[in-house]
Amino acid sequence: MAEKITPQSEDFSRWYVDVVRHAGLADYSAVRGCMVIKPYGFAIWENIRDQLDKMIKETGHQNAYFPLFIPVSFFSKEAQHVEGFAKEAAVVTHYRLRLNPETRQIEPDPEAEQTEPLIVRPTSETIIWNTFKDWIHSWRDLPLKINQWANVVRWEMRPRLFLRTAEFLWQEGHTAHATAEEAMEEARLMWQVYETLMRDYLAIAPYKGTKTPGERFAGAEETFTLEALMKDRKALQMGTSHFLGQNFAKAFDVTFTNRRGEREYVWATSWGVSTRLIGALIMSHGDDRGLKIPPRIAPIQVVIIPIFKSGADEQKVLETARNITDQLRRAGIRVLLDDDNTKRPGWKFNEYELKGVPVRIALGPRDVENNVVEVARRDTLEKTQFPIDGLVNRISHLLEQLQQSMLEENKRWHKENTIPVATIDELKEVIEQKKGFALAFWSGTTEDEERLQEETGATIRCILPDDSEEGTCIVTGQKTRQKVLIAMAY
RNA sequence: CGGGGCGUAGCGCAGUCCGGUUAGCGCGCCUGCCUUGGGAGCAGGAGGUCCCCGGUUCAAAUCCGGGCGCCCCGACCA
Repeated sequence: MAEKITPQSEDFSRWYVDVVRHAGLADYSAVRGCMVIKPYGFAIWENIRDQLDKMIKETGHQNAYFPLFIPVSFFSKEAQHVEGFAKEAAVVTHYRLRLNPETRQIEPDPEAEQTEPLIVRPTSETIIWNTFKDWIHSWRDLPLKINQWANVVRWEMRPRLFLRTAEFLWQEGHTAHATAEEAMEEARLMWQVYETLMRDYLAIAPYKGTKTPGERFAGAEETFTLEALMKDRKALQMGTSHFLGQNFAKAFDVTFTNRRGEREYVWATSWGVSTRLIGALIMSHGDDRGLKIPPRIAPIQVVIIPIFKSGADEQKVLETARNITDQLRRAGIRVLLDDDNTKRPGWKFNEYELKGVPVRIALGPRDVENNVVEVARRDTLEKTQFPIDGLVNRISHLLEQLQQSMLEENKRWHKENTIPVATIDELKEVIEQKKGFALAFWSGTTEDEERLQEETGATIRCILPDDSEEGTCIVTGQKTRQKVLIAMAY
């Protein structure tokens, strides 16, 4: 009776850590704020990554790789940008160690100090724009659409597995365009790509909106965001796509000659999602038994658990199990036959539920006799019997059905926990009682926003694109068409 | 970066206040038997710089001083 996880209702943070660790996704490491992503967790990331990579390439982008280290001088060129990241930058000041003859300690060699310190990239805009300067000269070089898969470092003061760690994995897209319109279109397109990834693969239906000036990416003129509500009713920013205007082009002097022979600054975008998506996945779908992974990104889609008493039945049951495994595998289903004889079936049932495997097939002597298997789905925990004849088709359909119903469940969750509010008092009630997203009309200033956060702890997660109706702003009392979502956030 | 807590076997902890046999317990691990339709049972076994450095003492996991590390709660962030 080991591996017990804390119920969500008792302590959601502990539930989260218990699930991450017991399901074998990740562990704390010897380095403060850094985690080890374990094989099962990394397999989820690989599935997300492979899918997104395909989508990035289908929309005309190419992968490339830029340095981990960035000279401080590059970094300081865009004022907003430095301000945004300086507080959490890791700095490389030496390029050699030595053994101190007196203390017998290994220490940075004072003789080997960098003439110019390097920072470890918190994001790559600066090194990339410094490079784009050399790549872009003519309108014929545009658009330039580059993506990189990389690790980045942001020295977080309060780390949390997958959600905030000092080092994390992500993809960052960086593009250059001849016109503002085209760059804006690009930023919106990738926003859409992210939404597709989240809905169709992660089975999460986040809100799409834009960030207020105060919440925007450092250096952006517009930030498009995807905001989802976790099961503790706190909001999580799942991904962002930025229209950067000409800020980086001006900072790095990136110009092109247009068709009329005039020099112009290029227009830029950047966009990224990270291993944080795994955190979103865990907290969007998980329950007290552990993870629920949607089939399209599940490392194991189907687990087969044979049940038998040693001896007579063993051969028959295993043979049938292997046969089914082969059939499913040939149909392209990621299937695991767990014939480990040192673990008992009950233990395995719990283990694979904890790991969020969407479908479990159990078969024992009785089933083999009757030519059926027991099929259990992880999302609803329903058990049914399927005949072995035509099993592959039924399982394929079940996986697809499970994928859809997880998405529907998540849509319902968002709908149920989005509460319209007309006054500050109503807003406070929603926040204090942890009801989720408060939906409000808003025409306040950045100062109003800051005061809101001080008073309630909540922030404006995004401005919704819908401006179809007019209402009264909850802080200014003015008429406005702008609606925002307000929530406590990660 | 502020506040709190914790460092004792792979993991979770007791023992520390009030110094004194061979430092315990649960889980896990190893061997064997037995079991297998929802985290089995029995028997035997291995496993410890008690976070580090210094001090007090006949004697330190325990008392004193200093250091290090990590976790949790708040402000900042993907």
